[in-house]
Amino acid sequence: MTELPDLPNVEDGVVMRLAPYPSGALHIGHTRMALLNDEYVKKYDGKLLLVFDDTIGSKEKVPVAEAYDLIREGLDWLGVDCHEVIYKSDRMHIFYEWGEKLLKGGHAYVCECPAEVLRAHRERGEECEHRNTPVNDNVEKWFRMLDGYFGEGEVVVRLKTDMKHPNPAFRDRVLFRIRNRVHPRTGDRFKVWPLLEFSWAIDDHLLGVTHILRGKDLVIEDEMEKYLWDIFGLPHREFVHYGMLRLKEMKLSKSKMSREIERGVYSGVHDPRTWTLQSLMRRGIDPQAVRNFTLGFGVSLTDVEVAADNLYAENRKLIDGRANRYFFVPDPVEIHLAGKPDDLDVVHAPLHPDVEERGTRSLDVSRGVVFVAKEDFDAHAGKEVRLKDFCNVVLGEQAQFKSLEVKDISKIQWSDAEVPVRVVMPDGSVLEGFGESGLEGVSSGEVIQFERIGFARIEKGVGGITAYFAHR
RNA sequence: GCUCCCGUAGUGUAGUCCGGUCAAUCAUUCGGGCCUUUCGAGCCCGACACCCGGGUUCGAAUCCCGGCGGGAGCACCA
Repeated sequence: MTELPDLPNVEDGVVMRLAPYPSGALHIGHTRMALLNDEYVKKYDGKLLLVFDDTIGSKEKVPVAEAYDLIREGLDWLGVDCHEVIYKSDRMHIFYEWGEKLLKGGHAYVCECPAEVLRAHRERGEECEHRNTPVNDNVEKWFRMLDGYFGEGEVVVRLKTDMKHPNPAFRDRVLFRIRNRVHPRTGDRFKVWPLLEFSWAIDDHLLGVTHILRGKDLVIEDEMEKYLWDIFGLPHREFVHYGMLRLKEMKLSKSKMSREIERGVYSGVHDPRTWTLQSLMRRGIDPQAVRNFTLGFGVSLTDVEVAADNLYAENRKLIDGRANRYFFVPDPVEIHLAGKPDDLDVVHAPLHPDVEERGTRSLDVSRGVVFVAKEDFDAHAGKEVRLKDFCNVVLGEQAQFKSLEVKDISKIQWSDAEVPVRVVMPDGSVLEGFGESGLEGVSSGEVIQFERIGFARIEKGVGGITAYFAHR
């Protein structure tokens, strides 16, 4: 793996922060944010802060109580070492204090324009009448905001940048707004909530963050933070950006994904179609594979849209050696074997073809009954095939034993038992079939390979064996 | 439309800052072969790329200008 490019100005140590928004579990697209931070902090022996960016945001983006734990679970699984956990929602008094300073310094104003008017002004580069409100009046309005005098959407605090700024996105940004919704941690205690650019300008300074790593969707926030630092006379920090990461097979947006979970279309946060870290764990993807996969993209600003095959290839390198092999036959067809040697009751097949020392598993053929997949049955009925690791037969519901020696003919997998197994595929579909008796010895959580089908992680529960398919 | 960013093979990526050692790296994918009691792994071979046009230079993937293409932002989201 190529090493990450050096960070600038690391002489006085490195402090970085992860700032997830607790609206749901982290998914594969968030690993760039998490792992790049973690790698850099490890590279420079620095400190990593986990800061939940849990201000109340837009209507579509709502902080939810369960998300905090889901995020931490995902980060732990990834092996991200957070040295401290901080909640933005605990720091509201700090933002209020600094907001007040800004208003008292005449750098911001309370604007009562409706959102649409504000936007129209921004587009045309026009100032509104609130921009020139005297400082004392602004401060007075600010306290009334904090006292709950205003309703949602009625007023905002805006930074005075320049309504003629060439970048329309930069024109008198909103810094605080009113939200009447209940917060999962602070309830209804706060009505005035800061926007990201303001809270971070203050916290990146107060928390001693030295390097800010963020997606390129947040580049404008760099300028806002610098602008605010200059007003307060604070030293600048370093910014590093990376492009967006998405998988080709991940077609749904994050919000659509949560909606589908709510509607019951997806089974939950573990559903493979969500691509959450939880779903990857469940499938037996090794967190190191995720790390190798993600870090391979470096820190470039180009957006990455990559096939999951690349992730699977990384995972295969790690798990192929340790995954034991078993047979699974989807859509099973019962086969009665005629002519089998009477003294052949048990067949031994290697647990791993490349690691003989690991031993074998035993398949019981004393009944002369085995199961093969319908697909194999249809493809080979009437022909001689080899039941892998067992014998050669002429395939049919009444099959004829031919010989034991290994011949150069098609090999198919088979099962000696009727162990019901459900294999949940990445697209959410389910294969049902029988697994071999050896599966009884597999422990829940173990990653195995169903020969000729692929790698999967086994879960055993009251409903029997469920295998979550990882990849081929 | 405005602001900013990016543009190396099917997909990603190294190299671009500090021009030659790049007839361009590695991974993945695909095709072929070997091996193999898996359509897995391993080994070998092969396929495909510097967005286009000018300029600077003895020499440009690398520097400059102009196009074109893509992305992000222009939210009282993060």
